[in-house]
Amino acid sequence: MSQNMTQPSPSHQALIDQGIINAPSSAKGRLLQAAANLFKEKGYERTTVRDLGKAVGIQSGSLFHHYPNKESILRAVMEETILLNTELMKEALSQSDKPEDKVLALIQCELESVLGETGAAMTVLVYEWRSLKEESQQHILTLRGIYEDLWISALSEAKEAGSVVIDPFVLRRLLTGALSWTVNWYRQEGDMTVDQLAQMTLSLAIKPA
Amino acid sequence: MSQNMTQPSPSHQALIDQGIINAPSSAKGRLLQAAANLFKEKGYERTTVRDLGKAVGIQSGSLFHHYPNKESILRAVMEETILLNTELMKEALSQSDKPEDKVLALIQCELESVLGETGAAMTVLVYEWRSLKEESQQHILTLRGIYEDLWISALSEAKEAGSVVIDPFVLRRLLTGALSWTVNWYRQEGDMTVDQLAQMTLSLAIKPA
DNA sequence: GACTACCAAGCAAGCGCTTGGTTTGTAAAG
DNA sequence: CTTTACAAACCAAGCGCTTGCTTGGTAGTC
Repeated sequence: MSQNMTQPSPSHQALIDQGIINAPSSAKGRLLQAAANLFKEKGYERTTVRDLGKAVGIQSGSLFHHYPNKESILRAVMEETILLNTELMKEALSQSDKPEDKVLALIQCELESVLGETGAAMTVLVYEWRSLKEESQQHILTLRGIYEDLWISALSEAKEAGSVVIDPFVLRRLLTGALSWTVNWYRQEGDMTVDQLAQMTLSLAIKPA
Repeated sequence: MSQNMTQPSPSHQALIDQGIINAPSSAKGRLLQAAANLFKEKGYERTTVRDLGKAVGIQSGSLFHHYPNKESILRAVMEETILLNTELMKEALSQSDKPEDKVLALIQCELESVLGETGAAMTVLVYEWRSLKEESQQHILTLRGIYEDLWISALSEAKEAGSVVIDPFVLRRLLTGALSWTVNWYRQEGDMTVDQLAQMTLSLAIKPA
């Protein structure tokens, strides 16, 4: 398939250096990327360990040298993508000042996560959590909590500034659905850029002061 | 379990009388209801025919007296719920006049579909279509097209009236995500009614004229 | 010479679905 | 009112296949 030529962002590289997530070029990294794509396209349950093995060019049994079972592969996909995107969001937030700018930055960031390179993993994170066993669900939920807190504080600031009228928690949840759903219809090839889509979404979320 | 005491709406009864959908009290109807619940909770793939049999109190093999295979059960769940909800939306639309009222009616209707009695089936319709084979996907897509047309015309009217600012197609897709996602967080027991949630969503979609 | 990464083969369990036969509901025939 | 006929609804058993995962062994590397 096509090789990824883009450089990882500073935040991304930092997480790799700390050993928190696997480099995309490593054996584990390529497995997780392939797994994310398969899980997104076919769903976790319909993806067999033989599919996973074929995608990275090894026997299905060899997968269990890297991960103890299939579920832990799903868990790793989810864990890495939520950790990475939390960092990316922090980075984006640090470059914004006004509440409305912060909200736009978050919308842009989440859209890029969902529609860009990490899109497959993000989609899996959103739609396949039922396939995790209880313990793993709790673990992912904790990590997601940190991510969601960033959203809630930005939206709360915007509400205090008067540009958001409804409850920030409700707004965030409506936005979660709206943004994650884009994966089912938005196409890069079309004549609407991701930034334009982010602007449109912002126009729904906030009213000009 | 608890018995459903509410009367089906006129539109619902009409579809039953025409033989288009199964009565909830019939054998097939109870199977489809149980299937919708299981498919929603565990996902289609994780639900076995033995689960389905147990849920309606028959042997798994006996299911195939009613449906030729497992996939056709999923297809029937989807087909019935999209047909029913299209009728319910038409009914709701006929009682509205102004464009903004129509949009509110559609939002209320879809929220009630997703969060009410047909909620399980609606969730399955939205999240499990990958599990249908190509042919069935096309069939459901056609039925969904009729449903979506109702939305697009209402939003287009609202745009011409000046209360919607972004492209109706984009708005509809953002709303699709936002509304269907409610199933993952909204709880009837909370202190926000479905109507209140509908009003909040409306306040995002349209700006007061 | 120990360690990592892998292969080749296959096992036990669970899957969707089939089969042959039994019960149950219904309605005409006696 | 009973008997007979028949189809629809269901059961008990299990077949053939796929699944996630295990096992015992091998090639390459430091």
